[in-house]
Amino acid sequence: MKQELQKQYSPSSIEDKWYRIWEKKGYFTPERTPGKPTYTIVIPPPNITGQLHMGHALDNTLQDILIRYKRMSGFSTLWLPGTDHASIATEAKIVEAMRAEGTSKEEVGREEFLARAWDWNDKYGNRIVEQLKRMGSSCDWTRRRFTLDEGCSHAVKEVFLRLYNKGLIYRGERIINWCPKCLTSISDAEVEYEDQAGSFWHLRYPLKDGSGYLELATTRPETLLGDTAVAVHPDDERYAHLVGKTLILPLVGREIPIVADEYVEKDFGTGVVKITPAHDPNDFEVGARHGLPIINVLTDDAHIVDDYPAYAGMDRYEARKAIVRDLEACGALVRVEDYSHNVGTCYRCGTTIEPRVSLQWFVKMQPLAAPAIDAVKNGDVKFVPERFEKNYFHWMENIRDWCISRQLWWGHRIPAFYCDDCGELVVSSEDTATCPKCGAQMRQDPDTLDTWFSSALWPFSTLGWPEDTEDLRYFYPTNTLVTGYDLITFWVSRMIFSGLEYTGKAPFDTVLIHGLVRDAQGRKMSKSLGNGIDPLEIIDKYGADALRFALATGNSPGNDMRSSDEKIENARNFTNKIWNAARFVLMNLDIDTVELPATDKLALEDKWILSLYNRLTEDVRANLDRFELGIALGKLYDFIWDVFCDWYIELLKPRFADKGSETNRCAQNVIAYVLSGTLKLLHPFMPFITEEIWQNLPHEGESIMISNYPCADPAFDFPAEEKKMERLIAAIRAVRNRRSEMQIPPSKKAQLYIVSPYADTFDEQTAVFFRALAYASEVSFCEEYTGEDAVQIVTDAARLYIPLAQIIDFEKERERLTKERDGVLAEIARVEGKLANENFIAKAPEKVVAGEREKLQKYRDTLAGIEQALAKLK
RNA sequence: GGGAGCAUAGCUCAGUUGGGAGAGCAUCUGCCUUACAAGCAGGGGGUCAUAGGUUCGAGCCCUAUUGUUCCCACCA
Repeated sequence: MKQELQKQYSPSSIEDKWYRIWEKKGYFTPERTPGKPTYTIVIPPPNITGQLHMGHALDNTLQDILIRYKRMSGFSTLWLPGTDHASIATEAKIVEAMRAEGTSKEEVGREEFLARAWDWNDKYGNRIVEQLKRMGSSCDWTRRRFTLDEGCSHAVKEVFLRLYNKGLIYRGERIINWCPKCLTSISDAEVEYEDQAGSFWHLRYPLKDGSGYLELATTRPETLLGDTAVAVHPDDERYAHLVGKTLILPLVGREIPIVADEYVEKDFGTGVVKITPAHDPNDFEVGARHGLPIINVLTDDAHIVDDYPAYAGMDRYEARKAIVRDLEACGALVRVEDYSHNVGTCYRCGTTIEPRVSLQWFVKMQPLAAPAIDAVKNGDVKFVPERFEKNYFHWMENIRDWCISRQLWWGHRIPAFYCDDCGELVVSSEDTATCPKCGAQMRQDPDTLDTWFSSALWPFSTLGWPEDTEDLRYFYPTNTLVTGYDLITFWVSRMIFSGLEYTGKAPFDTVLIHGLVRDAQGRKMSKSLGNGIDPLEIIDKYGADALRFALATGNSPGNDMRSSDEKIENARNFTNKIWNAARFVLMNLDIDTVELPATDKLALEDKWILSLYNRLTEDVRANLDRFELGIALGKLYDFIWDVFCDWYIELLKPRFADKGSETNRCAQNVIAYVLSGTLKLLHPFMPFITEEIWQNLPHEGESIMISNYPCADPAFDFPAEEKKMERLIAAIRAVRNRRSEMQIPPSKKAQLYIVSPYADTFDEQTAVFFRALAYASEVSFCEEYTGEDAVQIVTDAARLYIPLAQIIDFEKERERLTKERDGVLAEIARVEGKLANENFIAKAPEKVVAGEREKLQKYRDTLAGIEQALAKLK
């Protein structure tokens, strides 16, 4: 069982091994044990085009911590993985690849294109999965799903049908966001706005009756071709007399009316707006209110249509130049000013979107949003941190109908069929349809659904919905949904209303939100900046545990974090620290099983470490239950490094030197017990190293990942021993501190005399600590120190003397002690002031008051010690 | 225009229910002390952005201000 460990931790040699064993043993796959509590997370499915980046790494680290914690806490635990077909992103990549080959999707046709897309999925869909495995993610791969697989497709059709039959899905001609490069509609959420420098062209349109001109300004002169009116505010006295009159549209010669509409801001520009219903969402609304014609002047790829021969075939920017030139020539251009405005761009390709009137499918959102708002308001779904509920409410309360049709091929094809003969429309889950009216073969809608339409069903489509499967009954609703704040509107909100509408239940009870991982300068990681840190490189170099530690430590929900080399190196150093602590323990272990000795056999330091370990257990569990993963990990770090390594191991060294003794056996059992328990506490955060060490320690069971997560045990509460160790540690520190200040080299051991009223703390038993940790050659206890001149060290519990008369500078000593005394006096004054305050005594909790009294006593004891030390100097 | 976050040591950030300001890195001093130099022991360094308020008590709660980042809206 026991083997010699290497001096430096080498993750690469063990990570793959353990992951294979865990997966082979089936630890990731839960049993559906009736009556057992369940805990379920569905993974945010990564895109099949994706490569693991730091965002995935963070997201999956947090999920794996929760999953492993719950699994070890007795839950039937399912982490359900899968991938997303990511219609627009994947299609864009394939189109790009085809262009490089000199072909196009139109050329090869739909069938061939889809074959290529599936090939793509076969080739790259696994890549991200393999990368998630390298992180240690304990997903149940036997349940792996894909948003475009048979089951998910079935769910999508079912939902479409239900919503259509309920009248919540409709087809209509609306103005939508159009990407002229991807050649598809996109939803409002998929538009990103950015500030762009542009111009503001002031134009004048002549009145038909020749009585003058109306001046207006525009940022998009090329849309003039589609103007069907000019609008002013109804209360604007400047133009009141003109409302109802007719203008002649320059260059085009079309007669257009002047209308009055509240949408116009009187104080902006000239207070006159040209109205282009086909190419601006607001103008579209105005047009609808006034019954204006809609004139489309742009093609799919944003070129001017043939109706305007002077500009036909020009793209929108060429046309802009040409039209401005022509306007100037005919005197319609008044002036041009520089103007910076927000422009909508496609979130996938960055192309400026073109608002466009077109026939699309929509989901009516209002009826779906209302219950989804309630679910969060009444606490069925909680956001962590809570403030993100505001984002959610704001989005949901102002929601607009969701454009779900996409002019793409890679995705769920819209299950609607048209009869070209009689115009009949049928929505059906079958693959073909014949017209119920005239019996003709119907044509399926060529469009596919927004990729988020299937993602919205992910928490239940993956469990078998709409069938009433055992998995669905057992694991649904799921528990925690872990994702970044950037996905609240895209995904989280849609899952909530979908779950409520189709399953009658909220799909999860908690949404744990995390921030973005930024680079060391706080910039977003992006391909174009080239500042991305590749998590796989970090795993290769430092190990998955180090990466996970770096991401989880100091991470607080909802806040962005930075990733830097220092952070990762620190994480690596921590893994090495654990490794070496374990190495030390193993070197000193000759027991085969661990059994804690009876309480009365335990040494002071054993009770102390057990007491602190016990509190750690309680704290870590509490923090994990509250999703304070960073805090939990911080406590583990502090315990392992500062308590376990720096003190407990050091305190045990004398006992380990005493081979074969009873106290040695006792020490072995306690340290093995505490180390083993601490590894369990740490396992969800750092699964590989904890497994490797745990397997080398005496242990029961096959794997740490299926062992029980430690619980606090009231039997291990030893407050008296904690106090004693605190006094000893304070004294040891004080000696070290003094010696360091006086530049006494560690090699110069010295006699140490201790005067203390705490005879049960400073005694022959604990003298060894001063020899091992405070450079004492010999330790003597006395009622009062009466020897030669000595270095004097004062704590609240003891006075310690190091007789090194030859190196003492009495003047300096006096100065130091006086300074110390002043400091203590100030503290005493402060605490006395507090305790003299009747309000404080009356209103502060007893515990706090008692704490202050205790402090005061300690300060007074310290003061007394310092006074005596000063007296000795005279 | 609306909303939110952040502002704490030189740098990057934690700080749980309000109860004596913390970590890592950097820096300085001394140590290769038999697990670890990827380490050990010690030191220096902070008016917790500013101004008010609530409270016996505020880094934490409230109000305002400044700076900064983000989200939403889109005034052509």
